Amino acid sequence: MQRRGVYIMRVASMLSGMHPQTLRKYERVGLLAPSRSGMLRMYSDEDIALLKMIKYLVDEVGLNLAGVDLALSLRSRLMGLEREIRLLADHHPVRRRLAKSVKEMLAMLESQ
Amino acid sequence: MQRRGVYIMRVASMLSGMHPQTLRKYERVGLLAPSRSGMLRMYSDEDIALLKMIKYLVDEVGLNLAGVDLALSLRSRLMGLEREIRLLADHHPVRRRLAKSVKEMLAMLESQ
DNA sequence: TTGCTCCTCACGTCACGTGAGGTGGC
DNA sequence: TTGCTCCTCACGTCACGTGAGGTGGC
Repeated sequence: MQRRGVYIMRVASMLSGMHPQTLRKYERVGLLAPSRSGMLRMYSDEDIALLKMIKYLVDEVGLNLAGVDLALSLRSRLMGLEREIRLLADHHPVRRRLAKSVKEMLAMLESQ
Repeated sequence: MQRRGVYIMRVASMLSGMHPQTLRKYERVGLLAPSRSGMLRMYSDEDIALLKMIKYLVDEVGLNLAGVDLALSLRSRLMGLEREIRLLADHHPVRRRLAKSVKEMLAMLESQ
């Protein structure tokens, strides 16, 4: 995925299915930080993916923005935990179970 | 802690610092299930502890009830993960780090 | 009887999404 | 100029907490 900003706001709005004002609001409360080209916001594919995740958490899970913030923090920590578990010996008897638990928790924060 | 219900609603309301109607609402949406003595709700010490945790998540973290529901689910899964990590050999090099990560995540869902 | 419970209905408040209105620079 | 952006202000809607009102059984 592109890391650099490539989409102008109108395109980001279409791709994410969110109102432009909603994008500005999410930025104001600190949920995402698109890069800028001069005054204009530029959204990367990563930003779009994040917006879709937020949309899922709000529309489907029913979280408010405080909940989204918590869910995103926990998600990034769970992904860190996933990496740490991979450091265990390949066939360690507990590794599989730990990995499965973490995967299930991540699934609670993601669509499908 | 007592598992059985011991407190009548007015007492549970005082102990948890929540309005009686709020307690009924939380029960209606499935956040807790106090036992009954006839028609009357009976709240255990566990129920009170749960109510205090919900109050913290709502008042301090700012979650709505969907967020509380998610937080409580994740919390119980994290506590399960904590138990699984204890199954690792006492001085396993990764164990400490895993335990620390989980503890930090739990701290995000609890007061202080 | 008294003080509690039970329930439902309804209001006030706040978070949130969206719209409008006026601006300026590719 | 056109179509976009920028911003702020304000409204509508919904979730949520709380209050009132009428009930019934320890």
